[in-house]
Formats: sequence, structure tokens, C-alpha cells
Amino acid sequence: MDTKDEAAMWSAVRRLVPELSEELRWRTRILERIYALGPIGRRALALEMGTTERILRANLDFLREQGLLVASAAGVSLSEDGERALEMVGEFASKLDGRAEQAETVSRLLRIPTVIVVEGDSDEVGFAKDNLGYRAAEFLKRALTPLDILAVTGGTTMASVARRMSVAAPAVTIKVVPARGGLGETVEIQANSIASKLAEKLGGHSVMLHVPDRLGEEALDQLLADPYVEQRLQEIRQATVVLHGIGSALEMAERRQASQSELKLLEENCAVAEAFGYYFNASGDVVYAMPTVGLRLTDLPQLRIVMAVAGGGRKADAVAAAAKAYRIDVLVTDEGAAKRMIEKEMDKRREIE
Amino acid sequence: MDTKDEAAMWSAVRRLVPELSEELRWRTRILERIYALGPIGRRALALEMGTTERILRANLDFLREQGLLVASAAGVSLSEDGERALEMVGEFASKLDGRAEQAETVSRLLRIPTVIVVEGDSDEVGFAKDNLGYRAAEFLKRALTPLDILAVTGGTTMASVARRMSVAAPAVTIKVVPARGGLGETVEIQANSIASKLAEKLGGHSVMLHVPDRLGEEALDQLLADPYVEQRLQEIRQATVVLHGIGSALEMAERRQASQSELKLLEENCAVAEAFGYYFNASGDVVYAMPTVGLRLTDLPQLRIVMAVAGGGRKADAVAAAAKAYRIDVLVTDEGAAKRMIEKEMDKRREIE
DNA sequence: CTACCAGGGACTAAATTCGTCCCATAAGGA
DNA sequence: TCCTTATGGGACGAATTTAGTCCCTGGTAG
Repeated sequence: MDTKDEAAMWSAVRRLVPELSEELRWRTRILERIYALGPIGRRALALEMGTTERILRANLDFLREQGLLVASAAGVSLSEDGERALEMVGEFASKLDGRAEQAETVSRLLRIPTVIVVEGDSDEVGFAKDNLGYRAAEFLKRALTPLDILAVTGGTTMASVARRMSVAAPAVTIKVVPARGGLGETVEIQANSIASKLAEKLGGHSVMLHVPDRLGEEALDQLLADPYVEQRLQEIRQATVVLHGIGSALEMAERRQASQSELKLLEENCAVAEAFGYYFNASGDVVYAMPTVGLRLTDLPQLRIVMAVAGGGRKADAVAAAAKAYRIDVLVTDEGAAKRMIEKEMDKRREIE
Repeated sequence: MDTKDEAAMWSAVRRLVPELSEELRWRTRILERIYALGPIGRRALALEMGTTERILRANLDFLREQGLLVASAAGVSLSEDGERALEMVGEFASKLDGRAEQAETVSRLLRIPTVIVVEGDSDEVGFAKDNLGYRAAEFLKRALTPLDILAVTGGTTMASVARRMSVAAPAVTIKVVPARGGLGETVEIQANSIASKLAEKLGGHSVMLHVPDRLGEEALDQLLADPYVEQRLQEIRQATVVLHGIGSALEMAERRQASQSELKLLEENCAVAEAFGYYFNASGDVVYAMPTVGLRLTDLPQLRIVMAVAGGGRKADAVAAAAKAYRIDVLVTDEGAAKRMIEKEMDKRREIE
């Protein structure tokens, strides 16, 4: 079994028993602490690890039952087996902890307060994008309050968030709106469809904004004057939370069948990222704005939470650029993207020195 | 990481979170059944899998939450992701289930009602013998009643059972006796020491039987006439449960520093197994009995439970021979031994045909 | 000798799991 | 077309497990 298959298998195992990795990591950390702090008392260890005495006790009892540690008058310490076991799972555990480290590093480098890194690489492993959706959905569900108005964009990543969102308690009745008009994608990954699906799962309701893609200037003006569209835009601008994807500029332009002149413009201006219909260069400057209606960049500062979801090594540059362009409060990404982001940023900082 | 390291790592992981590998296996089986039985109802599936509706329901809810299966009016069926996940963990799960299969095969071939196969090979992986001890101890603890008198033999395997026995509720006050007299081993693995340790863990008390190893005929007779020894033997013969190890004949003879004539006798008679101080050939015939006192082969039929613990590929022949020599109710062994036992027995049956 | 912290026991409250019914409803055969 | 049947989902209380809190005895360092 080669490495990629193994990664996929782990992904599947973690999908089947997610609490396994949590428990494993937790117990490994306990063993590590005990190993480091020699014979230590239950209460002192609980304080050290930020948990309660009783809850740690259950774990210690179990580990002792398993013969991994021994208790003496001076406190608990690792048995011979315990040291061997710790050595064995050490590599594995550091992998698990690695993601937490990545998250912190990305958070620091891109100045994004909350960063969640899921395992895998959306460009390679099939599960990764799904994990992305799952974690994003979980976070969103906890973050939303009944008063929130949630704006969402389109794309396959957003679609997976909607797909993995579990049905919430009926107490939450949230309004979900598409952040931008239709984007000429297949219907399943349009912002409208995703808003509708999310609203259904969350027990709220959604508002549609149907505008034709690729508007001309004069058509846009007419549309904005339309009272129906006007009202929808009002609702969209009242959004308090926005969930959006970030795309690689050229891939997005291609997917939207941009004209030759547009493509040329993007290339000339070194566009690397796309979000909300805006294209950004690596420094975070807007180099092109698509002629469509909806949430504008200037609306973002008013929002309570700006949440971005994007994964895959190929999107690393795009995410970094977007983070420079506007305020992102929460980023859900994957190992593949996180790794490349860290590498690139590190390189850049070295150049400056 | 090579295969052996990986096996050791898994061993450690399972040691740290054993309940979750059980969960993994269980959930995988659920997915398998659903995959096989197409859309199937919760109640029908529960009946099929020998569990209750409610308990299955919790699992199904979880798996649905994870997006691995979808529910329709016709019942639950695997989602696309579910099929992929099942394929991914399939190999892994079959490994897990492999042991259960081995156990059943050994049970059938050797006519031992209860067979438990633990992972690893005691001859190779350091953890295996410990696992052996753990599972044996767990089984024993559940099987014992307060009225039982437990007889134990010596050896490193028995020592690991005693070591891994957890402290039982004080309700159980069991008498533990050594099955045979001292066997010239180091003190930690003598039957007396093990009986003492087990009694301590179980909250019972133990009886010692100190007799010198390597008795002459006349000394043996004198000893048997001694009223103190007489009384101890009475207690030993009243044992209701016996826990014993099985040794490879030649290794045991060497360890006990057998004389040249004894070694020659064993070789000539093709002795392969040793248990309770008796040596057996491959057919299960007694070829030599050590001159010591304690439980005799003729006492075994009166016992409620005869429990054997032996692992490692090198002991496969010995276990098979012992199973032919006397009644074994419960065998705790490991993958290494089970694998070789199955191979050998299969070969033998093929020869007969 | 004393003061302190250790592990382990014990009891209670909270949370979770599990057994058991019920129901509206879609599927499938007659 | 209707009727039987089995399905998923809801609900609720009993039973079990988990977690908070306090106490006790005992070893150990100063």
C-alpha cells in the first residue's frame, strides 16, 4: 500500500471513528506529560493540562489498567511498556498535532484569528474537500445565532459545506442569502442553490437573487434600478455573517468562460485570487471586479463574521492574497493548502530580510 | 516505516484506545451489511446483526451525520462516500476480522469450545505476550465465581496474566493454588508466586506448595506421606478452575535443566509439548511425567474450566498436541501461534485424504 | 516530628445511552 | 386502486455511565 492509499485509508478511518483520533491524541498527550514531568500527582497534572481532577482520573485509571503507567506514593509515572508505547505512537501523534501547529502558523502569518486545518489535500484526496465542508459546517452551526443573516457564495467547496451541514435544532431560524448574483455555473454550485440548501438544513429560509451572468454596464444599471432587485440587495447588505469560497484567479476565469480581453487583463495584472466576484493580485489589490450585483468588498467591514473556506495546494496563493485583501475572521483550509501557504510565506519573509 | 514497526505501532494504538478499534470494526460491519442488503430498514438490519433497534439507530444516525449513508423511505443505503469509505477500510477491517476467523478455525480444528486470538506473535512483538495476559486475565475475571478454587501453573506467560489482572471487586474471595510444585525456575515465574499475585489482585488468598524440584522416587513417596503436603494436595485437587501454560517440550526441558537421559528419552519419543509437568508427543500421548506433586492429568476431567494460555509461532505444535492430550475449554493464543496451528492442521488433514 | 501532597474511596448530580412505543408515510403487491 | 407492510423519525422514561466534590490514610521531605 503506497502513501497516498494509506492517507486515504486513514481519512476513511477517521471518518468512521472521528473520536478515535481525538482520544488517541489526548491520551498520548497525557503520556507525554507524565513522561516529561516524572512522577507527578493527579491534581498537579490536571492543573497542568487544563482539565479537572476527575476527568483526568478516569484516563489515568484506564492507562494504569492497560499497564502503561504505574502509581506510586510520589505520583504516577510511565511503566516500561508505557515508554515503549509512547515511542511507538509518538510519530503518529506528532502528525495529529502537526495540524494544530499548522493552523497556528497560518493564523499568525496571515493574521486570521481563527484557522482550522483539516487533514488531506483537496487537490488529491477525495475526502479532503468533504472534511473541509464538515468542519466548516460544524463551526458555522455553532457560530450562528437566530438573529444572523447568512450570506453565501457559490462553488464546489461551498456546496460541500451545504451538503455536510447537519440538520439543526428548529430553534435557529436564520435567513440565508446569496452573496452575489448567478455566476454561470452549474445549478448545484450556484450561490442561490447553496443558500437554499443551507437554509433548509438550518431550519431557516432563503432569499433568491436571480441575475443573469455577464452583464453589460447599461443592463446592470437597469437591474439596480429595479425595485425587486433593490429589495433583495437591501437584504443581502444586511447580512451579518458571510461564508465564502476563495478561488484561484485563472481557474475561476476559465470556469466562468471569461473573454480574451478579460483573461489578458487578469494576466497582465498578475491576478491570483478570486472572491465575491473580485480578482486580486498577490498583494491583495483588486485588479478586476466582475460586473455583477450583491455583496461588495466595502460591505465586509460591517459584517460580524467573515468566514472563508478553501483547500488544496493550488489555492494556497489565492488564500494568502485574499487574506491581504480584506478581513477574514475564520479560515477553514486543509493540510495541502496550509503547507504551501506556510512555505511561500516563509520564503517571502526570508527575501525581505 | 517497515511492516514490523507498523504492526508495533498499531499494537500501541490499540493499547491506547482499544474501545475505538472495536467501534471501527463494528461500524465497518454495519456498512458492509447495508452495502450487501441494499436499502434495508433499521429493524430488519438490527435483527440481521443481532443487536437491538435502538443501539443500531445511534450508529446509523452517526453514519448518516457523517454522510456515509442516506436514508430513504425504502431504508438506509450507502452514499457514494460510504462506498468509497467501505472500500478504503475494507482491507483494514478484514485484518481485524481475520482474528475472529482464526479463532473459529482453531476452535473447530482442535475442538476447543472457546478460543481467543490476540494480535501479534509472542515470539516477535514485545506487546503480544502482554496482550495474551490481558485477554486471559479479562476472561478469567468474568468466568470466576466466589466459590471457585483456581489452580495456576508457572512460566512467563502465566506471569503476564498475573501482571495484567486488574484488581477485582472485593466481593470475589477466591482461593488460588499452584497446580504443581516448584519447577526450578526463577521465583517470579514460579507457580507459587503467580498464585500469590493472582490471589492478591483478585482479593482472595493463596496456598503455597513448596516442594523441591527434581525429586527422587523415594523422596517423592516420603513427601506424599507428609501430612502438611497431604493437606495442600487435597486443596489443590479440589480446584474447580485451572489456568495453565503450554510449553514446547525441548525448550521446557532445557529451561528445567533436564539430564542427558531425560533429554534423550524426550527426543526418542518425539515429545513436542509440556503441560502440568507432563510431556506429550504430537498425538497427545504422555511420553514422560516429571516426578513432582500437584494436579494430575486424571484430575482434569473433574474441573469446571480448563483454561490454557500460550502464544508464539514456536508453540503452535505444542498447543495442538496438548489439545489432543486432554480437554481444554478455553484457549487464549495469538496470531502467530494460530496461524501456524491452522497451517499445520490443514496440511495434516490433506495428508490423510 | 510535622506539614504536605500523593492515590484511592465514596457519594451525588448531571449527562448520556438505551429500551420501548407510537406515528405518518412511502413502497409494493393484489 | 387500495391495502398491507415496513420504513424512518419522534418521544419519553429507565438505566447506566460520567463527572464534580470531598475526605481519608499514608508515605516523604524538610
